Amino acid sequence: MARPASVHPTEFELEILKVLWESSPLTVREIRDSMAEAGRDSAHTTVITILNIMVDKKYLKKKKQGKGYLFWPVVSEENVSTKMLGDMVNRVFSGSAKSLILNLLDGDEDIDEDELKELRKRINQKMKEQKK
Amino acid sequence: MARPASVHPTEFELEILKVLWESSPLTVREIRDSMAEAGRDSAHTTVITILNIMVDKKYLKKKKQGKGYLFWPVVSEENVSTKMLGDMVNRVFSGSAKSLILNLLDGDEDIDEDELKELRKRINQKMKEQKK
DNA sequence: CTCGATGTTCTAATAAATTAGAATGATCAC
DNA sequence: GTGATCATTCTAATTTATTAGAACATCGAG
Repeated sequence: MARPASVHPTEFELEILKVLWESSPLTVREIRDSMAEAGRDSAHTTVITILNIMVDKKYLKKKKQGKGYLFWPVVSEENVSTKMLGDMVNRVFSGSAKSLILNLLDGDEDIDEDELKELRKRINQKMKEQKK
Repeated sequence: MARPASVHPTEFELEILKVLWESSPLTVREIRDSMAEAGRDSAHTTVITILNIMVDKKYLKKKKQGKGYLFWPVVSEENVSTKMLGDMVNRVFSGSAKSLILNLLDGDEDIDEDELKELRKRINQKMKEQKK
């Protein structure tokens, strides 16, 4: 018994998912080129290896088309993000969503005023929802 | 060139840090027992191995005391949390803190009303700060 | 001083994650 | 149909992360 497989997409897998959430289905070459543009320049076969692992893990599906295959995601960005975030809340912030949010707000990076307004609005809304 | 070392504490390392942020300095045995209580029951030597790796990585320092050593953290919880969270904002939410926060607020888990008030207050405060 | 208890260091095995070349297979042009 | 081209599969090497036993060190009790 050594290390268990990650319950979340790995680094490489996440980058591939982001490409495919943006646009899909895509060929291996298209995925590879898109990642290269984003700064991760891997060998064609490396990308294929990871893609097939991802099919095994049920993150993707593939279908033969012409010479090669087309790949597309069968997990949603919403779903993966929420799971990864929930995990971080638990592991890093001891389950407190509030602490996590405060940590972000206390950072020195500015957040757009419109965005802050939107957040405030959403908070008010949630307070109403729970007021019963 | 295979896989680069994680820039953040690993799973095991984070659990050790949480114990030591709670109370330190501690002996290996104390750390081991505390983790066992929290559900991670590892061999004594396993814990030592990770502790020494963490000293190498400058997460901890150690000092001889009696037969064994005492360990304590030299990185703050605040600092590690902020870095890990910042990384998640970038990797998972494409740099948008707002998206991340909305994801949390849209989840179906309730957030305490007092906590929501506190968040709203902090948002208002931040808006003032940036209003110049 | 020697034994037992307790502690660490050394060593190394295992599994996941990452990487990619060699071998192989399919398709299109002519 | 045959060669060139483009694709995938097979294989395997490397590194991190995790795990822990065997060997060795130290200290207190008697």
